[in-house]
Amino acid sequence: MEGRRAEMSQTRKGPWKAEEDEMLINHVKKHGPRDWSSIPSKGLLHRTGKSCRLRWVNKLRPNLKNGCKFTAEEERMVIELQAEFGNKWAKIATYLHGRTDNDVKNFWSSRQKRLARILQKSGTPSSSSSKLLKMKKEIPGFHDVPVMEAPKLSSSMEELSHSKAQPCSSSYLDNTQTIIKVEQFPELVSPQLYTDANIAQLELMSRGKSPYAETQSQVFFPPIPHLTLSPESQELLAKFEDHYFSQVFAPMDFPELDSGNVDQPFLEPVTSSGFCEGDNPTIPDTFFHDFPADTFDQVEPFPSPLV
DNA sequence: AATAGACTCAACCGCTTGGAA
DNA sequence: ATTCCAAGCGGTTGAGTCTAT
Repeated sequence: MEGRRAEMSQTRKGPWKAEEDEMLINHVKKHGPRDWSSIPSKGLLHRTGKSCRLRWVNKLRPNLKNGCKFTAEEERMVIELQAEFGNKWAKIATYLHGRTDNDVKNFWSSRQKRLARILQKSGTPSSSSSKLLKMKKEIPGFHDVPVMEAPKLSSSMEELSHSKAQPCSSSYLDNTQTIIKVEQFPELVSPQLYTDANIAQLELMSRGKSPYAETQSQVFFPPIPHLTLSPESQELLAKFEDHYFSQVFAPMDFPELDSGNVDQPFLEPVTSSGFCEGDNPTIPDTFFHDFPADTFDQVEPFPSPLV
């Protein structure tokens, strides 16, 4: 009790120092990613076990995509998985290589904040909306967006799978798509998926041009501009068009991503190491026994094969 | 160049869960 | 069956960075 009180009193908080990281890595090398509470009790670090675990999970664990933005495909997956599982960030993160629950959570909440801010502008017309102007600059063909009916999307993946959602190409996504689920707009079909371009539409609405005055079931998607895709992208996209919505959880064959295990479902949780079992059979469960400390500083984003 | 607002990310807090005693 | 504790999880916050004006 006294010892614990003493531990608490000298517990450090705030940003981690390189030496602390090193100590933690050494601990994991020796004991594996467990016994977190023994770290402060042994006097190895003046951090709570909780804090040590968090540091390991979010920053020091191998194969993390530190400092690398979510790809369009990752964004799509987060959207889909959030619709399926709700705010189960840890669960969602198991489907994304090298992403932690914290990453997913941060990604999601930043998008929500952004949308909320835009929606908040409703009633406060700003004819020179910088975002809108930016959008017009960035999205070819954004001007004079014609109206088209968006699918009603529900939280059910099954219903989603039958929707005729306009597929977004990779390159289009790369430039513009940040998808946001609108929860603050209950009069809309809910939950609804929004791209940045849709957000721009919301800005238009906030300037008094609400299409919802006429119908509540329409959402306005900007047309996908004409695109020139690489053959690889086209092939991949075609597969998404064919299968993504209808067979999200069904077995799927991606030869270019395949590492031999064709029976893996497309969206399959990755294992705790960040790789699926088939990825690298040379990595044992105790992979952390022999890596150099700087391994974690230079983890390259790997392609996102989910199998 | 200065400033404000937006955005990202690391880390903390409090609650829940699950296993051992 | 109950209690205790470590681990896990989701929500939140605040510092640092970026971007637009």
